[in-house]
Amino acid sequence: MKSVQEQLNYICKGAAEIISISEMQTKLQRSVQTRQPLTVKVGFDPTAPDLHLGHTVLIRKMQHFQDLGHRVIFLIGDFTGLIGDPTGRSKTRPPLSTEQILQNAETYKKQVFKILDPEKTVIDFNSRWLAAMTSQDWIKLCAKYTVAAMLKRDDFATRYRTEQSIGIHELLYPLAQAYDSVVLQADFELGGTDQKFNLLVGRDIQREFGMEPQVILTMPILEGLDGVEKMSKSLNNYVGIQEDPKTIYGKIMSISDGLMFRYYERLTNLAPSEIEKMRRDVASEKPSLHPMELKQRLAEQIVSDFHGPVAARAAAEAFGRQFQQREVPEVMPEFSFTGAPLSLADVLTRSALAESKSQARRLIQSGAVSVDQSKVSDVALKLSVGQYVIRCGRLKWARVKID
RNA sequence: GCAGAGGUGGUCGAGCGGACAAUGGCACUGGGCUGUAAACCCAGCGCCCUUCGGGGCUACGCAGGUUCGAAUCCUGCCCUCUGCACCA
Repeated sequence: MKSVQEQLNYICKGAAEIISISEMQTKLQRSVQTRQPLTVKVGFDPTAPDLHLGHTVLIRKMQHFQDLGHRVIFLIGDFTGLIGDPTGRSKTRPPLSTEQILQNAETYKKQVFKILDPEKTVIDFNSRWLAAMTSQDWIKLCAKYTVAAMLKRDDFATRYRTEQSIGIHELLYPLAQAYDSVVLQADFELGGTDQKFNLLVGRDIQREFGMEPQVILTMPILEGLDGVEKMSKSLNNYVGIQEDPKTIYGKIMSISDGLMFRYYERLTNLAPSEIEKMRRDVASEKPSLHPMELKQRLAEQIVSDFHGPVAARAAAEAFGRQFQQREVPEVMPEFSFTGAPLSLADVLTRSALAESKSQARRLIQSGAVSVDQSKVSDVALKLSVGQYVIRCGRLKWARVKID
């Protein structure tokens, strides 16, 4: 087991905030002395088993704790999931069946174990104890917290101020999550900075139950591809770790330079000083590296994390051919239609390159469509019998055969 | 429960009897410039049809009504918020 100081350094790396450092030291010291591992709890939403890069920031930190020999619990919030989206944006979710939950858990495992050690990871579900609670239990739990304290949470405060609705059930979310920490006797709880409030409630409630409060560690939230919102599937600004190598590579290549550095910070193991050096270099009068090259490295590294170096190399090369040398991609959807001559607009719609015929027309008019590498401007163009390679926008291609 | 404010397109937010498929911002999509970067410029942005002139359909919380004509006026309902009341 590593020394307390070594552990501290490793744990702090990349963290946004830790509350509190001194309590953490106490816990680590005790752990080293008694040779007992600490319990580290991290909760995950059961309805989104599609992990993306944003989740990996946190999962990497879990990995650090595993490396140090602590006990990491991957907690699936299958019960809290019923309460609704903690950001308050979306409606209450329909309850998941046991089957679905188990299925989601399997999907989670498959993805999480690309990073975490399956041998060292405990997977648990909070319905195990939350579903068993009686009304009385809930009332007792609720009695341990106050509305005023609850309204300190930023999104509640904002919604209250801007006259948005706040369902009472939503107030139960932080309480339930906090109670998880009581049941699991968590020494640590990890989460994104957006979870800070909920994690803090965990401390308060543990104290109420006469326990030593957990130390909370927040990790920075990863911005989505737009560089503004947090990465999330519903905002469609994410990079899923299960996506194919070419897609991941391409998505990373489309981010802005500023975002690229932040991704370096949060998604690679490079030391902060090295990243700072790159940043200065790019900003200097005569950069030794083109920012695009740095981005290519980043993209390849990230693909490699989830698909291995061979696939990453291949993705990089395919990208170079398709976008930098403007070659036609080897693989694209193929369609076969009858009834020649067909209007180009029809073909675009039927091959799913455009959503409607009107949209197809608009795309043609705006110069987005090319047939066999030459741009088409005639909205009424008809295609006779033959084979064509059709491109619509930068990304969509189709090989179409017309009889 | 009483009183008041409000519910408009992906979002914010104008409009308050015809000229409204609905100003504007943002987001988004295409094009140009590039490094599939940013910034910037141009265009599009409900659905369908079009000989590209235009034509049709569906939309402003829901349901009715008044009117030649309603997002706009009236009635009822639903929802949100604020103040008061209630606070076991």
